[in-house]
Order: sequence, then C-alpha cells, then structure tokens
Amino acid sequence: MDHIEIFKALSNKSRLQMLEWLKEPEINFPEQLASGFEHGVCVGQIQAKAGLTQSTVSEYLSILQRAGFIESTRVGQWTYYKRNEAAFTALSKIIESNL
Amino acid sequence: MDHIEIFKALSNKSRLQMLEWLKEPEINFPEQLASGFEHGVCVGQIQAKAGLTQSTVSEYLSILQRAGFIESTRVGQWTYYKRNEAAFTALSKIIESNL
DNA sequence: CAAATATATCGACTTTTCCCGATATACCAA
DNA sequence: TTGGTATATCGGGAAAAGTCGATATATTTG
Repeated sequence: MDHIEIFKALSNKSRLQMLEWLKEPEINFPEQLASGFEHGVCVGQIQAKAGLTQSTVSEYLSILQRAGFIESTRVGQWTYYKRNEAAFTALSKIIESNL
Repeated sequence: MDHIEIFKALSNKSRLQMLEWLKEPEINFPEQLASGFEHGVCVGQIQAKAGLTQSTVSEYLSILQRAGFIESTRVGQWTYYKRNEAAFTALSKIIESNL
C-alpha cells in the first residue's frame, strides 16, 4: 500500500470519525450489542451514525480498508468492519523513522 | 493545527519527497554546501530538485509549514526551510494512541 | 422462485487539489 | 534609485475527491 493512499484515507473528517467509532463499538454502536462485535460493526450501523448516504459510507469504508486500517468480514447479508490496530502501529513507526 | 490538514499535507508525492530531502541537506543539496545548512535549505534549491515551478514549490513549502513539518527562516533575499522533527514525533504518537 | 434487506457499484455534479504562468513584494548591489 | 535576484501571491484550467441518487448484486426468508 502506497503511503500517499494511506494519508489520503485519513484526510477526511467522516473517515477519521469512523475509525474513532470503531475503537469502542460497545459504546458507539449500542444497537448492535445484541449480535455482538466479534467481526466488528456492520455498514448500516455506521451509516446511521455518520449521516451520509449508504453509497458514500460503503465507499469510505472500502477506502479505509484499502489503506489497511480496517478489515471486513461478510456474514450473511451483512458486512462487518473492524479496526486493524497493526496498521496504526505500522504507520506510527513509518512516520517516526521513515518520513 | 487540525489533523486533517496534517494528513492532507502528506498526501502528495512531491511534498513527501521534499520532507525526505530535508532529512539530509548535505547529501541532497550539495550546491548549498558552501553557505551551510544552519537554517535549512532555500526555496530555489528545492525547486531545482523538484522539477516544479517556483510558485508551486513556494506553495507546497507553505503547506508543509502550516502543518508544522518545516520551519522557515528569512535571511536576506532567501527563505530557508528545515524540518521540525518534533512534529513527526508528535504525529507518530497521535497515530499510535489517538487515532 | 419472489420479495425483502444489506451492501456495492455506477453516473453525475460540486468542491478541492494540482500545478502552471503572470504579477507582486522583498531585499541586495551598483 | 534602478536593476537584478529570490520568494510569495493571484487567477485559472485540468484532474481528483466528496457526495449524492439510482441501480446492481448477494443473501435470507416466505
């Protein structure tokens, strides 16, 4: 993954917010408490909170995924997204020593 | 400084390259060896290496400066830019623990 | 299989970014 | 003070990103 695409992915308020929300699914997505957060949060929940259209949210999540910050799991008709903490650690190190 | 502006500043190949060049001025800007690198490298040297117009380079440097990654010093008719390492360390920590 | 639901993709329009040339400003030297 | 040199700012055209509504695809359920 190119560094530029990584920084571009982080250059948007809504996307940054999604990443933040996914840090604490239990707190930010209580509607999904019942089904649990094993694989993260499904697109619909994120959309409801983001106040953007379904298509925009879907695209933003895929941008974040391509950049490596989140991973997706399809379960039935739902796609769940959850953070990939390793990507943040890796980026942190790149900035500290390679930028 | 807003996080978004920081990431936007890093979302461009030429700007990333400038930051990299400024890590080793002695190696990347030998033409300026004579006058030293006390305050960094002057705009003209960076422009010559970047292969962009003077106006573009000037703007890019000011974007990087607003984001905190470089600092400028005016000496006579020259403006010198040098890295502000603290900004990289700070960003690294933000990504590690606040993103 | 048909309808319903969740998500992804497509096409279009608006806003932002990229990058340029032209011009303005600051400083130095004769 | 008159050029000459270095940098900054302004205005614009092309490309990319932001965002939407409409449509397509997947999956579940009756």
